[in-house]
Amino acid sequence: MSLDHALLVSLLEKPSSGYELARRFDRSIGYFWHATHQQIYKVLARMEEAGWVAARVEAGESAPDRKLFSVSASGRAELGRWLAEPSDPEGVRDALMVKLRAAAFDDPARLLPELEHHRATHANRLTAYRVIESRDFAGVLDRQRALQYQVLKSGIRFEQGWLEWCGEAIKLLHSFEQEPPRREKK
Amino acid sequence: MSLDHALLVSLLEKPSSGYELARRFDRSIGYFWHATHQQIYKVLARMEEAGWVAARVEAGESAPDRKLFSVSASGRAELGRWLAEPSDPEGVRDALMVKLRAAAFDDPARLLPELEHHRATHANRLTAYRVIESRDFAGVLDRQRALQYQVLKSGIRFEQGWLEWCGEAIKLLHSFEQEPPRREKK
DNA sequence: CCCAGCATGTAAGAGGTTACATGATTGC
DNA sequence: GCAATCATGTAACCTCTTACATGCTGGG
Repeated sequence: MSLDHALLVSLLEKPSSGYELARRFDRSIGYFWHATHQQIYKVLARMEEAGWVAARVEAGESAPDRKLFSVSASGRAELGRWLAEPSDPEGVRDALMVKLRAAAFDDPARLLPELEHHRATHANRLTAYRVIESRDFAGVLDRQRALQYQVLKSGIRFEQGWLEWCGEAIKLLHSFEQEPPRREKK
Repeated sequence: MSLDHALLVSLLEKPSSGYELARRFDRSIGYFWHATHQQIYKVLARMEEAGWVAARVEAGESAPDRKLFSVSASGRAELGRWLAEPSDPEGVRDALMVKLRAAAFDDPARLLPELEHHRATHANRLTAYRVIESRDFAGVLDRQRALQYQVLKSGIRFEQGWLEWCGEAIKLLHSFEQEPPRREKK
């Protein structure tokens, strides 16, 4: 799996505690890979045992103690190994697509709120990405930033795609409204 | 979860055996929801016990017996319930994005074969979708077909997006090649 | 005083993957 | 004879989600 590798990359970009990682996975990193704190702590423990990361406890005076993790040489090696390992593009698995097909056997209009909700969510994400884009990726970028930007660009591209698609789907469902429903409810 | 619901929709579209469903999930349906036969048999067994589907054994003379599943009234009701249930857009989880960020800590050129492979895969999928599009969705469509087409359109849109993005990413990695590598290998 | 946030975990259960297992038929 | 396809499953393992558990600090 590659939550391991996502964490290694995150730790290379900035050594952090599990809690910090979890927060980053709720925000920037979470835009391309999601994980909960429970998962993160477990994987960190496993990687520490494997020697991929090393922990240094930092005593907090007014704050709780935190375990700062950094990537070891062997962790870096593992990441390099994984990088060269070929893999296939991930398959889609989207419940909304199933719902659209399911709508053919019910009143399609019942899907409208769901589609509006999706459209709003994608619009919000796109806005968030645009903010990050102009805040972090304006001007000349070094190699690392350029690669991060390319990742962000995929997010922007796909949110735009979703947005347009949701609009299309909503229009399609509205076009059904004049016709008689295939199956009456109530 | 919604493999249950994906199977219900599939069975509404056409009553089938587990084996048939598995094959369809390798092809058309698999483009928006993937499942293996092991999963499918397990879920079918569970749904049969729950009364959502009913099985009728069809004895084959020269072929093995097959259990034909159809959706019951309670299965239909469950699908309707799920349809109205609100849900959030699914989060992205793409290993390639992690690899791109990881490439900043290695020789980025090592990612090129992977990106080319992804580009080729997405190009193939797009071609497959286009074939389905002109074969099954040309001309005037009834409600069910129109909804299925809308699902296919999301696939087309996203494969196109991936294709363009892969091209961008490959160009970016090539632009690094003139510069000295951050970390020499061999 | 209570709630939000910091910080670290355990445990149970659902879902998903990979490997194994069986047995028949059709085509080369 | 052998491999591929049809057809149905079981078992072990890993991952992921959800709920629970603990303890400390700062602000209203």
